[in-house]
Amino acid sequence: MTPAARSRTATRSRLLEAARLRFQEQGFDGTTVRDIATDAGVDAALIKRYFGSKEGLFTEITLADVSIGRLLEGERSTVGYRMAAELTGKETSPGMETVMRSLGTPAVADRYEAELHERFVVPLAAWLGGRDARLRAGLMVSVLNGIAVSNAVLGQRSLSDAKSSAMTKHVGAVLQSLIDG
Amino acid sequence: MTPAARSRTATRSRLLEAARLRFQEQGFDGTTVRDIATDAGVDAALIKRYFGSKEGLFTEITLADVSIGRLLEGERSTVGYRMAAELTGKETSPGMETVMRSLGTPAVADRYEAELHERFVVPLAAWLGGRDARLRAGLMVSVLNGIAVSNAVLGQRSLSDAKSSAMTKHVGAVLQSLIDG
DNA sequence: CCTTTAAGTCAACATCTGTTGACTTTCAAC
DNA sequence: GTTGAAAGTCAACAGATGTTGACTTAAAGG
Repeated sequence: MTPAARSRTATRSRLLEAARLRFQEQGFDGTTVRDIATDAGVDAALIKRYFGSKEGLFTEITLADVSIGRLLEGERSTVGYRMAAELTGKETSPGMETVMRSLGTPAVADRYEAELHERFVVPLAAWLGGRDARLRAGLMVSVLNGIAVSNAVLGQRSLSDAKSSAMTKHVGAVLQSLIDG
Repeated sequence: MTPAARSRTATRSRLLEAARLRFQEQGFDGTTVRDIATDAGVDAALIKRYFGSKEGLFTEITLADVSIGRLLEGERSTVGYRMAAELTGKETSPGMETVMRSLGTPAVADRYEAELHERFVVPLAAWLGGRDARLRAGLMVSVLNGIAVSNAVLGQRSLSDAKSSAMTKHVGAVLQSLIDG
């Protein structure tokens, strides 16, 4: 039957969830494997066994599963607003906030830079076309990163206590103006 | 006369300069006092003597000397562009990039949040007026933070290799659209 | 019930880090 | 020169951290 008490998959999940919360609040360097293990109710040695290392665990959490493709379908004049709705809805992609808290770790920053460039900036610039396409795509990404910084670090003030609808409206307008050039 | 070889002020300056570079590239946690001292050609113990602690040194470097007031003078319809010109000119405020690399350190993030809110968001929102003034001010700050992230972390790609004039034009347009509401 | 295999624990390691206080060198003033 | 204060060095501490391998516990299969 299913081993309830000592389940490999269940323990792995609890470690992942604990790590998600810790990394998101304290970044990679600020989080210790003992913190995570204690939160999950197990020993820190299991992190090495299940994920290879602390860095392996972090990588598994922040692995980008975002694809730009789906967002670019449909009416071009409303893409900016739909991107804004996607981003400001619910939680603002906890993975991005986690990365923002870990930019001091060169390995994290380098990987994020590469993924962002390859999977976001380049295809977006190609889709944009026109003048300064690469620059406009880079600025759109910068806007999203800036909002992630605000959400992750600057806490609940300024942005978080704003109505979601107003947030979507203004962010959408900014993105759309960069799309239209 | 002036003690040339063993000068307190000269050594202090060299420590500050070395720390600036290290903190900007590796963040607060990623930088050790031994790194800084070696770069400056002195012993790490002097950091404690001259700055009290590693954190004291960091604080002295990233102390915000930006004031929003001067930027808001003059023609309202061109404020966004002037802000963009100020930000994209020369280096993009190394202090901001340094902070972006150190957001994982709660003390740094908290201080930055407080300073940004008090010295930037609040006065800017008051100056803006109109609908969603606080939200629009927060978004303007987010845009600036996002660009700092790109410059600090994402390296030379996307933004850095763009012409300064084009950069100013597009960032200015974004900021101005948030000003106009 | 006994055995085997996986899950989990434990203590210790090797390293790194900020800080500290005692010691040494420099150099200007007398 | 001698002296005395300032500038700088040095070794060591005290704590934290990721990792490792040996040991222990649990549970399924026969």
